[in-house]
Amino acid sequence: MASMTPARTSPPTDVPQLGLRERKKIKTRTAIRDATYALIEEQGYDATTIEQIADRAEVSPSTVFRYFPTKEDIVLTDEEDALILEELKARPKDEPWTESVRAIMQKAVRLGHEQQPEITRLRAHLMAQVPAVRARMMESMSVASHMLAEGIAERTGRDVDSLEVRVYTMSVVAGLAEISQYWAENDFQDDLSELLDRALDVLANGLTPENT
Amino acid sequence: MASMTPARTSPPTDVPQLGLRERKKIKTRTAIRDATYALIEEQGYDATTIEQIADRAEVSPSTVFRYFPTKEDIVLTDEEDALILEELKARPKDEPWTESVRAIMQKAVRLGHEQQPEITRLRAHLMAQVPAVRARMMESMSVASHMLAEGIAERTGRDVDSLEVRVYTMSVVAGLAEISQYWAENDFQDDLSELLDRALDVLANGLTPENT
DNA sequence: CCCTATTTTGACAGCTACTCTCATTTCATG
DNA sequence: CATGAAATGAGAGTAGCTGTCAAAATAGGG
Repeated sequence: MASMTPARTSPPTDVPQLGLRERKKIKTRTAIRDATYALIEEQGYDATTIEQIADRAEVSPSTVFRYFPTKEDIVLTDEEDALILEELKARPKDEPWTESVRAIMQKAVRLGHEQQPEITRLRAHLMAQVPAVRARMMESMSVASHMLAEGIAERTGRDVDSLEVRVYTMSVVAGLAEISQYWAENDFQDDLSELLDRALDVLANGLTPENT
Repeated sequence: MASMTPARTSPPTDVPQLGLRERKKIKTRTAIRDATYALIEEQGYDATTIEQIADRAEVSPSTVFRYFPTKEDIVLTDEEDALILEELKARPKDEPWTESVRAIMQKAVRLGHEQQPEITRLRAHLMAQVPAVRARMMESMSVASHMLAEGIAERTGRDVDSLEVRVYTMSVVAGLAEISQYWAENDFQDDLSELLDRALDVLANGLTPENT
């Protein structure tokens, strides 16, 4: 039964000594996501209703909403966000934190590209095309921004809630969001990690004559 | 009849030789907005339904949607955006464009503060409190970002669609959005134009040891 | 002033995301 | 296996939003 599961959403989540209940929950969660991705690729985002998703995932619509607060959230997992902060904290303290950010983001990009390239592209595509998804992504970016602010505040000895830190982190995160959109608009032809480097250069140095 | 109009939303819109039709449209538009602001102050955003708005504005719900595509749009007029680009283009060409941006944004802040301080605050408040409004605001910011990009591209001789310009403008716009949120979260105690200056400094110079 | 063409409006039906409640089923544990 | 807890499904309800169509208001000309 498990062997016929098509196209896993997530890399083989560690399945150690979890109770049957937990394992089922994970299964349901990925079933809903997989159904959603498949339907969206077939029909597009707007044409895909929660009812269809529920049908294909073989659960009730109620259950879909129990697992994901909104339709947009189904395609925007965000389980990485928390990890990113951890990685930031795990970086050597003497490293310039701009470089820490660069390393972490590069790693995130690499992982996305290696482990689930189609989904990474689909997400970028949805983000560029569907306003609601883009909006939801921005929201989660805002959350990410606050976590990034923690890390930066810690490194720079500032208050997390200072205007300066908040403005700076928000601008960084928003700038990075723009990469994804750019990437999708240009049909994924560019190398995402190169775009990331260029974006980070702009964020660090502004629009200098040097960068193209 | 015009003299009993309560609390105009917008500064006395020029009422020259517009036909009766046009004048009524403007009236309806402001009636809807005024009703919305009033109801939101009484009950909060979520508790305010389109039906209530329609009732108070003495129009049908259909009409409300004919004037504003979404509920969020009723509180986010955005008529200023187009003006901003014009002002940018009207600036002396030899002025450093970062200063142009600063001057324009300062002017926008000043106008908002002088002409409709309550509404400016209400908007900032809603932006901070209501995710849907914040999201919609971000969307319109994204549009603003593209217009800003035009201006900057023109000044710097770059392509409007270059990654660098897009990342930069988006980060600026998002950074500026953050000051509104900061302002609202701190109960509007700060001077908005001072916050703006600080934010623009951060955006220009990054998190240097100089700025507090 | 009236007649006609056009625009604006209201009433209504319909769809879908999302919430809440409650009974039923499924798993955990002793 | 029995008991308690958690997950699910079914159903009703709300609200934002879309689309259609007929009625009302306005513009413009005779």
